Amino acid sequence: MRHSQTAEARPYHHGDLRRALIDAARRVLEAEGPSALSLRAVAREAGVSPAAPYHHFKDKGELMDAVAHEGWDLLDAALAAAKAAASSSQAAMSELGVAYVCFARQNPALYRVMYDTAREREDLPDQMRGDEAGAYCKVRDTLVEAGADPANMLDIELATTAAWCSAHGLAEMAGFTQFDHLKVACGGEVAFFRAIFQHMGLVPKPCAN
Amino acid sequence: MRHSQTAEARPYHHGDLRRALIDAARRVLEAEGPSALSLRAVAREAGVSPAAPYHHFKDKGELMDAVAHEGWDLLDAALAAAKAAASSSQAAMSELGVAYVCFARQNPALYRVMYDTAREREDLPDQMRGDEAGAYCKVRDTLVEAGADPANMLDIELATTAAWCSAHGLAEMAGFTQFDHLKVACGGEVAFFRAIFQHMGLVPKPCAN
DNA sequence: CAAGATATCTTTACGGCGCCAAGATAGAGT
DNA sequence: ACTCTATCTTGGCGCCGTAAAGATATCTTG
Repeated sequence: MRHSQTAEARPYHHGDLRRALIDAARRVLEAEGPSALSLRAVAREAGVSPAAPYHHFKDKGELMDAVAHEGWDLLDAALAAAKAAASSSQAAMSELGVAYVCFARQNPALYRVMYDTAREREDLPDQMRGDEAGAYCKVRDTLVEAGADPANMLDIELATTAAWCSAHGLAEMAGFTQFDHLKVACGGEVAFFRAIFQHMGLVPKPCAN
Repeated sequence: MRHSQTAEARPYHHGDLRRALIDAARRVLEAEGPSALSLRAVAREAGVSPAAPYHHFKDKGELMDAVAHEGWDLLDAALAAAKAAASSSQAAMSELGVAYVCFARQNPALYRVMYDTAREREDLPDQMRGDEAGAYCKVRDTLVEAGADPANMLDIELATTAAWCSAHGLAEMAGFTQFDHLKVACGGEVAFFRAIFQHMGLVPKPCAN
């Protein structure tokens, strides 16, 4: 009898243990944080022996890569939704920034894994920098649509990088309680994000609030 | 016979093992990177048993705190030097940013430990946010000297936070090989940093280059 | 200076970790 | 039906952080 699993690419005994392990990792990550994300804990959560994951991932790092990969996909989707919802090309940059930081705040552990794995290989994953899709290109294209000179490629790349760095920096700092009083003064966390982005030169100062 | 050590606050057997452990940790950190920075490795490097550190630090985290504390001191000194060397108040902001990112690039493992411990306690250390000294206040004061309205405290704090986030974001991204071609196009890494900072709205666009 | 108090360091041990090798098992291919 | 091979388990290695108990050297008190 066939296993009654997801139909496609079903392995032998478990029925796509690879998929189950990634899901288990996400569960552990959300429940216990990045420091508790051990290979053994993931195996435990998935209900298999500690050595079982090695038949689907070369080592712990490769499992993390897989988790991070899904994280980048989710971030990309969040940015796409934000861009689609923006009322104008000018507002789109601002919305992208807010969506980016909100994603990081709502998935802090996942966001951490994403950048930890990126740092280990000293680069953002290919999925981010592809010449066609990917979040990096989304930001770049949005900048052009907002009025950047498409002839000056260097300038556009620098502006895109500057925007990404700014958003990442804010995302990492946003959790620090030191800035709580600023969030209150701005009238909420998202308003705080907008205020910070307006102080960064990336946004053409569109809507107040 | 007294031990022939640093004279002040000399403990019993080793002669300031606490100090020796912090130094050993910095050595391990530089030689092997953050992932190799185990308490046992530090004890080994210092030439003591694995349990010896527990008489000077509550746990591994407290050792890391001490290492990070020294890191923040070093960063503060680097920023102070950059500010002192700046030719004008306007240029000072730019120089602070460059000095910040250069520090992170030259001490990547230490910089990592600094923010890892900060994230664990969900705040930057007190030494950064003191109302008198500390790097945060240095940036804030430099902003005022560069022309920010000292009456609008909220705005100044937001601008300071924005500047800090931008610099931190760039510091974390600067190591990614994805941006190598931009460094080349800008004529060097520091020039790349300056170009990015000019795209961030923090610098009053003073000197080109 | 003698002797007890105290701080420092070592030894030993526990459970958890990443990972590897050898064995068991169950689906796939013939 | 039989073999092959991918999958999973068991057991074990050397690390890790940390706690408890014993050894040792310094400080303190008389």
